[in-house]
Amino acid sequence: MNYWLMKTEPTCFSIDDLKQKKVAPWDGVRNYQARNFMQSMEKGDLVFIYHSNADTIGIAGIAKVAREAYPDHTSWDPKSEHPDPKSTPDNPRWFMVDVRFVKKFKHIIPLSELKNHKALANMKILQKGSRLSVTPVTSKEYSYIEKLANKNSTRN
DNA sequence: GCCAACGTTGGC
DNA sequence: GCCAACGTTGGC
Repeated sequence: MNYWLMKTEPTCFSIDDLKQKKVAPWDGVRNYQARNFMQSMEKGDLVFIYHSNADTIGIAGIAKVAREAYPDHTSWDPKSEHPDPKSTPDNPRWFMVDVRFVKKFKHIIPLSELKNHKALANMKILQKGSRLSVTPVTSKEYSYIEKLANKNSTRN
């Protein structure tokens, strides 16, 4: 079992969209490192959903891998958001996974709070200039963040 | 809107 | 294979 974090712009696709759809393909990734991480995902892996470029930036909830990597067919669809003429059905360059909604946090854990925790200091998402949209998370980081989320949900 | 950081492209 | 130019990301 591995743990991951995937970024999304909520105006494009949010945790609420995932909640409504239950299962969704994580398409449109056009970065080799991110693609490679998706290809090493296994069914059942847990994934933090992170909202970037949003009113409240931070971790919004949890999903899990419902289907392991398969070719991202939007890459050879010229009408898609991110077409790539070098990707074809015979020789796909880009891949995606399906993710299933697990939970939405009562409150998004803001980036500003994540930065306050020494235990999370090594997370890719907290490194200056980090733009990678799919990153691995350690099991320690995962459980630490889960606890943060629970703590946030019980106060009010 | 700004801009630093990053990845990709393409000329050489 | 180098590297400048360019486009994009994403926090602020």
